[in-house]
Amino acid sequence: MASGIYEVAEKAGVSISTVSRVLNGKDRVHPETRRRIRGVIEELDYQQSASARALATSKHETIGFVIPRVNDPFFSEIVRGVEAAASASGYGLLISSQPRSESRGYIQIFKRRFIDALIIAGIDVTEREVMDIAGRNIKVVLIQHELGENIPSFSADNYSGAVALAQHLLDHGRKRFAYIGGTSYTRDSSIRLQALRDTLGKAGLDIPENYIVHGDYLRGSGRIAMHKLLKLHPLPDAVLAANDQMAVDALQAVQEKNLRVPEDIALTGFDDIPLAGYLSPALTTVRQPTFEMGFQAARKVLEMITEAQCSQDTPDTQMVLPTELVIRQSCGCP
Amino acid sequence: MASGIYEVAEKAGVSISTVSRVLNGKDRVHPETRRRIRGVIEELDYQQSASARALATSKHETIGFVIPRVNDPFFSEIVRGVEAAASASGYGLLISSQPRSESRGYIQIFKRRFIDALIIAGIDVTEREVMDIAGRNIKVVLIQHELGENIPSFSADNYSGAVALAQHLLDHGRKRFAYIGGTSYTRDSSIRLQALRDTLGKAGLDIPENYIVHGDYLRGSGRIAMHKLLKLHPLPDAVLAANDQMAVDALQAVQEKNLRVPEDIALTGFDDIPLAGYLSPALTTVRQPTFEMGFQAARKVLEMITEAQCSQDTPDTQMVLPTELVIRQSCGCP
DNA sequence: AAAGTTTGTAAAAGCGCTTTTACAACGGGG
DNA sequence: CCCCGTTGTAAAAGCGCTTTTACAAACTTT
Repeated sequence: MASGIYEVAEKAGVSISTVSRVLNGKDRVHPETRRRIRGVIEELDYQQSASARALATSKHETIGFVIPRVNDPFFSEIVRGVEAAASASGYGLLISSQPRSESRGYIQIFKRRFIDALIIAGIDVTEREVMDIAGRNIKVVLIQHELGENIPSFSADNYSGAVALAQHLLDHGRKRFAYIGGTSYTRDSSIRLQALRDTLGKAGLDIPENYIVHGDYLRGSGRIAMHKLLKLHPLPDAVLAANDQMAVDALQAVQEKNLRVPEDIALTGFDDIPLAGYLSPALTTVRQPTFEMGFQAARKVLEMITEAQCSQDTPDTQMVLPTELVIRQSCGCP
Repeated sequence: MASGIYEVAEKAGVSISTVSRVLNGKDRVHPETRRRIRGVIEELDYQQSASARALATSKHETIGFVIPRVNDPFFSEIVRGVEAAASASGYGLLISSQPRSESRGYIQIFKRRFIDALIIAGIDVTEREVMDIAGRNIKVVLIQHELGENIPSFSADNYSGAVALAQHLLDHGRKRFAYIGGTSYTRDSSIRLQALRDTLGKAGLDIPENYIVHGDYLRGSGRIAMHKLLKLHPLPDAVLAANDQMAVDALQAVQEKNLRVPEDIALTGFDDIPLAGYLSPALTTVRQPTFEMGFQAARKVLEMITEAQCSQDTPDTQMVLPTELVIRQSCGCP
């Protein structure tokens, strides 16, 4: 059933090298012969063996991609971007979705897989780990994480986004801020908190330690975090959550206590996942260019792969894509 | 940097076949030699070449997966299931997310990629196409689509789910039903409509042609569909949407016209995506075992791969997993 | 102690391609 | 009409592994 290059060659009455040449679009083959071979390939429905080809050329036309959760609306949009860019170039996408804690092992596994490049999103890898992979001639690009200058990365401008959010809330006259962070060790969450602090500081305000609580970015954790905040006296009048999912849960927690958003407490998220716009009140948040990050990161690795072949050095990139304040109702706007 | 099996063999003072034997956990190698080789492998941080191995064994330890949209909450949950099962067995996952119209070409591409099996979800492939792939010794399993008995598939029990939904709405005393379908040619949507018709029929009711409109399952299409329904006289008092996303949009459309759900119009979805529970009113819908379908489908292909090696025939499976009516407020329940 | 059995390892033949090298056949300029 | 540059194709050498075969060494068995 599955025919190889030998059958094609035989049926066309040429040697396998000629078949190989037409497969790879090389010249030095008679147009007539080329046509004949094409016909035989069609007829036999011959498909090249990807592994044999990869072994011979050491090109795999596949990029690896590691993320914490495929089914998270934030990450799945990044996946879409990566997928779009990859498949547009005829590249395959090998995905591993592993909780941050286990992702190290999987990055390890990727080292031996069929990939030319690896995109790592939302995982705090170390420079050493990246170098280890890059040393195996696998191009690496990071999403939503930054390392040394020689490692390309694509991130959203978390700091500015959080500043815009905080400022907007200040403009609404809010004074007592609280923050629901992600897992405390994640960089994103810390940056956003720092932005909040800086902005409040400029307005002569402060955010007390006990007004900072931590969830884990996942469904359900925002509710628990908000319950803690609701026990505080005085109650905060503005709560910023480190992502939309936690904000959504926090909203439910507030409403269960018969408090009103935004009248009693303004509440904001981060990411602008689809859900944010459907809530009542609709969630004011910061849009992250998720698709863009994925798309551009994939374009970048693709570029690195092809440029490596011409052995030119790619100028390394550390892109910070703009975020955008998305004003809806949960901040107090009409 | 990247060392091969030859370096390992040389450094350990053995032949490459011995190294190969310890790599593959075969016996016939002295425990002491084994330990020494293990040490050298560690020391050199040697990683097998996946393509060389795949070429030699014609096993790739990778499964391909085709879906219409990775970022769709419904499908991304299936992805998670597939990923979980695959990575638990050390298998990689090669994903292609293509609109249904283009997925054919990508299935074609998969034929030559590094895969042992292919899972196709939410795409109406033909038996011929499946056989074509299977003929290349790639195991195929379908999700949310059924074909002949010899092709394993995992689907949700759409019919029963839709019946339960319709019956529940009848129990609420609703009489004038409308249906917002998916793209008219998709099987799921037709099955659900048929279930609705059958159930109404038993109650002596009917659903007129003009109370059936079609969206495309995607964001935004439910709004347009609902606007059409809202021009009808008399207005329907129960609208079933073929998926949650369209129901969500429909809800907005209704509320924009200052009508109330569920008082004026009961509205239901299908799938039970996370968003459904967060709306107000929260959406009554039918839960589909998405993670389960993905997980079980992946388990099945994995099983097929290993059983093929023992050349036992796998009893073919056409699993229909149960769906579950999820009653919230949009149907009229308190 | 001779013959058979097991055990540890090496050598060699692929796996299905790409790519380099070699070499005919052909055509045009001197 | 001979030489040389093209052009089309074949032959052969890998790519980095696995696996089969062969064989020496060590250990049983009688």
